[in-house]
Amino acid sequence: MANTRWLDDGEMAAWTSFLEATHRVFREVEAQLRDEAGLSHPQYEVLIKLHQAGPDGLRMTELATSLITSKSGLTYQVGQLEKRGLVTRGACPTDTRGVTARITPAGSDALRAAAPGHVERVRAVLIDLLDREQLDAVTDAMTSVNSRLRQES
Amino acid sequence: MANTRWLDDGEMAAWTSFLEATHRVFREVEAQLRDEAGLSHPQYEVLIKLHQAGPDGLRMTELATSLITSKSGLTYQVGQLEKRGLVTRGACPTDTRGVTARITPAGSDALRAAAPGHVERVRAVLIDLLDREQLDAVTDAMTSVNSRLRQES
DNA sequence: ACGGCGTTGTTCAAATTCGAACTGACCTGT
DNA sequence: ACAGGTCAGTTCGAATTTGAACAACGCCGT
Repeated sequence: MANTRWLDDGEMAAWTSFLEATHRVFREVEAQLRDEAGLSHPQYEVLIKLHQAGPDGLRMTELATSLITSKSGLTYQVGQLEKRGLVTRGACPTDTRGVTARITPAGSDALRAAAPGHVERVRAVLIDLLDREQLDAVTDAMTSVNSRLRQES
Repeated sequence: MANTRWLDDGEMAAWTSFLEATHRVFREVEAQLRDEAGLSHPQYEVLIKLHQAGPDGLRMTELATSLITSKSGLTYQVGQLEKRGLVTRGACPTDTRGVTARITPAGSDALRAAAPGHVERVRAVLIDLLDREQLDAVTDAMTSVNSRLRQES
């Protein structure tokens, strides 16, 4: 009912360039991880988060929230990683319902093995294509977006 | 073999904020399209491209290239849209192998119906969260990335 | 005209994704 | 103690995605 505020040229340029860039960047990064490390990007992200979390691990919901993914998707991916011995699931000490995921030594090894190629590709498709000023501007804008969107959910 | 050039704090901040923002933004946009327009984001993108292409339509490969998606994925999505009468497939006049996809009047209607809600959400999760300066900076950075990555493929 | 080679689009199986429904367990107020 | 509501995680079916394999066609030089 309310008149739509259409995007002007500058806004449209921002949206379309953002769309194209994200598609290209993710396509490249995912291809690298699959081909060279045998991990999907979601799996890599899970391992990174659990690595950062340390020996106490993380609750499934905490993981899902910080990865901005669905609960069911996380269950599946953690299941895959558990099959391969890169992650373990354990009961949560403070909540019977809870499940705590932890990275295993094998998981840490997999991460160490995957990281150099991953970082290299991330540089090749994003970081090294921008100068420091552009990089800071991206961080500034994306941080603004994230802080607003975090509140809404 | 070569020493990995790890990301410094600023570079890491750029990458992680970019990652988080893209996940959040796409999650929101896809949810809006599915819930309010019954379209997936890939489908919406197909319709937009075909709408922009006009009555001559586009070859499948051109579509796949401009949408940065796989050929097989595009075949599937165009098939879905064709089932629903939003798109037609026709022989390409200059190449027997070719298939030209065109948007139908019903497809244009679907697009018109979906657009306002989509634009509104795009504003809510990205455009309106940034001031003009940030917007221009994003466009600048993403355009740099795209022009580089376009050449590589 | 005719191979050889790249291109076009589809098909296939396998893996992944999602939301909705579900089971159990927590928690608040009474 | 207990009922109602919320939350944690999994399961389910349906839809989607991917690369590899494939068939058919165009293009080029000889």
